[in-house]
Amino acid sequence: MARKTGSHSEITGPRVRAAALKLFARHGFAAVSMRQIAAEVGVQAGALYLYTKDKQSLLYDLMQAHMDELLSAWAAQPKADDAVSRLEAFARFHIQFHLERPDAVFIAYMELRNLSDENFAAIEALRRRYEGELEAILQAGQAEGVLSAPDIRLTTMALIAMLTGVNTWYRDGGRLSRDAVADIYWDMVRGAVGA
Amino acid sequence: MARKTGSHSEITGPRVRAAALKLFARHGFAAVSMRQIAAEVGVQAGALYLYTKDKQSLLYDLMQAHMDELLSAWAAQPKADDAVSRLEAFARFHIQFHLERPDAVFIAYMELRNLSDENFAAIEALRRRYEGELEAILQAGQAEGVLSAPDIRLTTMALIAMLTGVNTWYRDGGRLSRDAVADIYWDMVRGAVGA
DNA sequence: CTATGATTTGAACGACCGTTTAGTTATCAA
DNA sequence: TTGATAACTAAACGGTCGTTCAAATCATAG
Repeated sequence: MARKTGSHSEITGPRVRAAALKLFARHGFAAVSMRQIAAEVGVQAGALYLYTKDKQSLLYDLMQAHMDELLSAWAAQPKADDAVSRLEAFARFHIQFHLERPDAVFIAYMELRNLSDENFAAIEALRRRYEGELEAILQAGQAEGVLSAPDIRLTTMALIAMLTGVNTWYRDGGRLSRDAVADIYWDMVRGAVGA
Repeated sequence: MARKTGSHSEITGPRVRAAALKLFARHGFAAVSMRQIAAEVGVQAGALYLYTKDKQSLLYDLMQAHMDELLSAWAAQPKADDAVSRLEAFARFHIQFHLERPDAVFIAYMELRNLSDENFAAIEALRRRYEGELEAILQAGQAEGVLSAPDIRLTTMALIAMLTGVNTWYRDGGRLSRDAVADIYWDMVRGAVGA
């Protein structure tokens, strides 16, 4: 056997990435074999190498795409004039974006250690850029005198950790809607910085 | 060669657990081989099986010990009368305890998916117990009318995520002491629940 | 000093790993 | 309809995996 009927790289390519995303999120990068990914796609292991240089690149590409999407989605948000409104927008955006793609988020936070040194540096830089967005808001709020953050970096990390944590417990169809969850988190964020 | 001079199970046993803790935290359970752990201990792979039934038990034992220590350390804390003081004690305890043992914390949060079903259930129960401690404090505070938490479970998860996040960025010898960090986190916790 | 048990080695087991390659079949433009 | 090329299989590569076990050496009680 060889090429299968109806096979096209524009179809198989995305399916490879989707399968890898799903399996990496469920079992972890190191615990998932190329053969498992191939089986999920419905293909033999060798065929994967038409779509990725190697396993490491597959992980990196997923993370890269996720971080790019995160940054560009935030950049596309409307920018309010005052810091408190921008902080609210950030909180709501962060929660909505993360709830939308739990697998990618999970991988981006858990598989950093499985990246090669160069790949890690690249992803880390993107993450820092995102954190910088929140930092800038807090800095502005401090300057405006509308919130208090004794240590901007600490507050940034604390708020991001709190917000990202929503993915560890929230499930659709539970007692709270996504909007209700975002409302409560925003209240907590506001309280935490005294705004 | 066979038995080495000066070999004793009371020495090698702890060294096996210490090596596993360190390597699992650095590279992840699935990415670490029994031979790597053995090399860290200075022993051949086969010798590890005098100290653990298998690799899975090694992971489980580490997690179990960590969760037991967490729960008993919290239980040993003095209990204040009012909810706000108990909340402050919890926040400070959580940060101090987690900063003290970053490797164990990291494993306990990251390697849950590598546990067998039964082992996962056991660890999850312990984690729930710990979360229940914070939940009870929030519940009491709500009853006392000294804080506001629209959804106790959400607030519990949000606060724990925020506090645990300290391990992702804090390093000893930086610009803030552990106590200073705890002070700021406690201020944020208090603000987040409007206390 | 001896004998018993504790501790470890070294080799081996079958299974699975990521990756490469030659060969085969489907697609599609001309 | 043909020929080129895209997509895939099947098999194989050397290596590593977790785990077991007989044999060897050390510690120690009597």
